[in-house]
Amino acid sequence: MDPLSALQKFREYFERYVPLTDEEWQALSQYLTVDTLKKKRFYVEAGKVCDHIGLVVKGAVRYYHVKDGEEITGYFSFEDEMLSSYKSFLTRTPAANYIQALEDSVIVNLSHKGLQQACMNELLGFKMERFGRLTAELYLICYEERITAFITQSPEERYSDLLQTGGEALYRIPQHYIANYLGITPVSLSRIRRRIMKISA
Amino acid sequence: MDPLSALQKFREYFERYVPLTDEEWQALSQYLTVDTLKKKRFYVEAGKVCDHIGLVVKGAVRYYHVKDGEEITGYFSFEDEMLSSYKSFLTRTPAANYIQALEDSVIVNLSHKGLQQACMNELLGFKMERFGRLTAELYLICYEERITAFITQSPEERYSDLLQTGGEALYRIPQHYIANYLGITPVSLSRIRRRIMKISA
DNA sequence: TTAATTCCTTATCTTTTGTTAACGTTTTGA
DNA sequence: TCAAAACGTTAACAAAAGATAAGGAATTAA
Repeated sequence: MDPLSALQKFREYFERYVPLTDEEWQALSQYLTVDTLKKKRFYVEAGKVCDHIGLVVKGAVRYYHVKDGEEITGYFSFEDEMLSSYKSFLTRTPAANYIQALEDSVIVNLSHKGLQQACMNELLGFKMERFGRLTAELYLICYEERITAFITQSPEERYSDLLQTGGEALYRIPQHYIANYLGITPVSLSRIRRRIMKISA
Repeated sequence: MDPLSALQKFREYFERYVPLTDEEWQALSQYLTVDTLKKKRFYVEAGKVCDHIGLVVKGAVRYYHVKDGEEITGYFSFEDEMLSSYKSFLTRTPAANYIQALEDSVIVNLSHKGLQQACMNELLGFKMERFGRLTAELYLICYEERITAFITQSPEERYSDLLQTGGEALYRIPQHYIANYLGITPVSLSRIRRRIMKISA
């Protein structure tokens, strides 16, 4: 993917929330970089400050924690989704998690410094604030729903729902990552899958 | 609590994130109302659109879902914390949960319409956007940590952590609400408590 | 291409959790 | 003030989940 169409994808994403004039886009794009992330390479590593926020233009990444030497996958970002270790990025503290490319990926990045400058830019400031708010709100709603699922639903119900809403991306992801995402072990997910098979068969 | 000092508390909260001139505060306060919420009364009810966002100036509320006729408590807001059924407020769709006063409470409210007007106000717009962004980011971080806890920790670990970070507010809340919050049953929490007692005894 | 690794499933056993019910205590509300 | 309701704990049993290990299929990497 060439850098220009990657940037164009970022513009389209941004304008879904906040429309821009060509002049504003010109100003904003100055702060953006287009980077490639080879499979298995890290976007962020635990212990380091996440210095950028990005848009996945191509590919996919997974978020994971390491506990007792085990990797525990917490989230994914696919094409056309933002990615960052938000807490680290927002608070400038070391990240608690890794973000690793699941496939060769292309990411349009905005550094923390670039964001600050864009926010202070006379032309862009207001729109950047607005985009930031809308982005945070979007993820707030996602997280709220996920917490609700943990509290009100059984693992089996959570998996059934995921099957319905998850789309084709589910089939590109190893089961044990999905198990982690649901808060259960891979063995347990395998049993749930068998139970569901039997019912629907 | 008199309305004036309630408003003053809102201003203090707001200014922790975005400082205001007296003139700006004057403009903002026009959009605020000070309401009392008697114990057991509802701030929001499931099925209705949550039309406001508020600051708990005195008292406490709990968030809960109803599933299979059972109440499942998902969250709390105490003094000096914001409250709203965010998804409902932000998307103007019916809320999935109830928010009920645990004690007689005083809440400073900003209606959806009021917020819109404040955002379009020449003087305030930028600062309202910024406050909105910072508020959403704050909760984003909270939610992120809570999800991480569900994925990486056992119920017992989650409860132990809660005991350390929760503060005195924990002792004002019925155990079975806390059990729901942790994603387990009250019976299970009681057993965890006994295990912890024995270890620390 | 082949060897090594990863992945998913299955089985067994243990631990934890859920469910239901009972009991005494505390709180609530009429 | 007094009856009813709500609360926390415990017990007994059932159901589900975790841990560990083994086996075969698929994927990966040299």
